[in-house]
Amino acid sequence: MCYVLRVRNKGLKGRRSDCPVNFAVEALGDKWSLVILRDMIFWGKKTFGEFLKSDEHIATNILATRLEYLVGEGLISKSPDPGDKRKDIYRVTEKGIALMPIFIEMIAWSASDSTWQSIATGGTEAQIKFVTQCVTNKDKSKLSLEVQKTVRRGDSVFEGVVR
Amino acid sequence: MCYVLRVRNKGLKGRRSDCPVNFAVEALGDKWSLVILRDMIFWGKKTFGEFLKSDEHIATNILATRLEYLVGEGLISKSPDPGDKRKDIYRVTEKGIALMPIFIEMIAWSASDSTWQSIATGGTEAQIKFVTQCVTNKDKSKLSLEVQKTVRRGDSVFEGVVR
DNA sequence: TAAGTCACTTGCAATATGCAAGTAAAAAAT
DNA sequence: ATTTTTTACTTGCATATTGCAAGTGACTTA
Repeated sequence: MCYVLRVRNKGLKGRRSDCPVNFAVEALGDKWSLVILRDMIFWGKKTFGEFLKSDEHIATNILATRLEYLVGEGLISKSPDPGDKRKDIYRVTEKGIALMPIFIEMIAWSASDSTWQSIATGGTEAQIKFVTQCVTNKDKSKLSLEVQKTVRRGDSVFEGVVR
Repeated sequence: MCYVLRVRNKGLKGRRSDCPVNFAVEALGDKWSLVILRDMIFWGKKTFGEFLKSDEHIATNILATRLEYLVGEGLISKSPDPGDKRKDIYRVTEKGIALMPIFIEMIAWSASDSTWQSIATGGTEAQIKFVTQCVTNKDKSKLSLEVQKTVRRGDSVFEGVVR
């Protein structure tokens, strides 16, 4: 970060501005953070190896740095797997769980887009039902609260992890 | 894009997957697109020069490529200024206006975050009121619809552009 | 007609992302 | 007990994106 920026950023803790939109963009505006959190919230993924298996094919070095970043941001936590000393268990924190309304609105926006509709291949019944709820539900806060409860008790929206 | 990816992406139009979360991440997951759209929706900015004046200090070349990208994605439109042949007028399209619920939830998430609270400097009364509504309003769809109506008639949430 | 304004472009440096191959520790198989 | 496999990474290098600073040409204003 250059000198001018450091001076300008006094009190902003390295941020470009104090705008709440910009704050979210700086925290989440990369190509992987939300995809990893999606895997945790919707697919119950918890370990490095499970994250590697997503459709988007993240590289191992990128995954390592992104997980470290998300832990640092307080969006997820990392703890050793008691049953297997090679593994670590990553869990979504309350700060991460609080992203649920954003996920729901992102899903609603994509699902309403004709380009997405043209590439979407249907998915499971549960997936279709959830996406439909994101688009059509009047009270989305209710849907959000349901999912947050699910995640808090250690479950995920679509349960089982794809192997 | 490598060979393997091109083969894997058959039918996905260059996307990494057909997941709606990933679709939104690929479309909006960079450091500038949402900031530019924010300037249009909230501050009524319409020209290249106005976008340059944001707190986040975007570089001219980045702004040029991002505007071109957003036009290509159909999120904004570009048309010549009838009164000044040097200028172009950028306007938010319906696809861009449809992002409003995402903006509201991002604002709500940031405003609820202790780190953001520690860097936030208050802002105008209108700003504080809007952020409060994002956080506390039960029916956020109503707030969203209001803002969308405002943008559609060519106005913006906080009206005047900062000069 | 000269001096600004405006929306860019260009060149180059820094950072982020991506691929492929490796490594050490632990677990599982033999 | 030893080998093989699994797991979570790291390392080296290539490419892509972002960022700064200095132009440039079309147009407007004084």
